[in-house]
Amino acid sequence: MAMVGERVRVDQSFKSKTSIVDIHILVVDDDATSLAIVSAMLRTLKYEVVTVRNPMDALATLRMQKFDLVVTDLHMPVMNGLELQKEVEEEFKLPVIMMSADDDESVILRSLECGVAFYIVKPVSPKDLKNVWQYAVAAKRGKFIAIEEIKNIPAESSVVSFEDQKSAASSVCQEKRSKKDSKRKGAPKMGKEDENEMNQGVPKRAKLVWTNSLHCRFLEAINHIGLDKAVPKTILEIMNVWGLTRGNVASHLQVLYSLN
DNA sequence: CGCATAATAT
DNA sequence: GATATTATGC
Repeated sequence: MAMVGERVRVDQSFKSKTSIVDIHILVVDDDATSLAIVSAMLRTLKYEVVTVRNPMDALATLRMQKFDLVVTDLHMPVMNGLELQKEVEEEFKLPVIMMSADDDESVILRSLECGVAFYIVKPVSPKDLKNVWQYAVAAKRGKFIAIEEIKNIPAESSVVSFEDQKSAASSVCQEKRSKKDSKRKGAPKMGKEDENEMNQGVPKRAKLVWTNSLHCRFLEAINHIGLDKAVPKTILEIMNVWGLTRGNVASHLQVLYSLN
């Protein structure tokens, strides 16, 4: 017996001090323990959290109250997380983050391809959840563009931008931006900025940032060509991202291997 | 020489 | 800690 949408803890009095921006998250998990743990973590991270124990209640709750993000378990009776995701996308256009103890890469890949924003392997750690707000704001403004900081670039070049996941392979000239995107990532804590360096001669190339969508594309490329033939050059070709270099891919591939 | 991978460096 | 750069070997 699950109540639909248990109390909403609103603490409007003081927010935005420590909180990112009052992001409302719906957590759905049939396992009460897991539900409690995850929701507690999220609340600690200053998110506004509502919990439900099955996908149907989730949909009902979503209809009653506005949310920014759904975090759901994958394995659930009657309707699993992926089916829920489908519904959520259709009806609410909200990003869905999947949680599961299943760390099988093919399962992860499949989820990602189904439109899941992010996949977290249980047990969930606070670190996994810390930055989930990004998905919410990304969805709010349509597409998310991840960029790099430029230190000192005279002409064009060197900025690697990336469109969102499911956009196709065509390379550069896709214009679709509309709002003014701030260059800096709106990270919770940012310290001082602006540092001048004596810099003459050749501008340094900006460091590539492996955004989630870029990483997903990376994974999909590997999946597409098979792990055995997944070498930097091939991956690079399949990914087909402007400005991305073989060295970038090699470096990233190395970290991927290191955490196995 | 081009490339992949391992080992460092930033 | 993430990404770049260099070193080594094929």
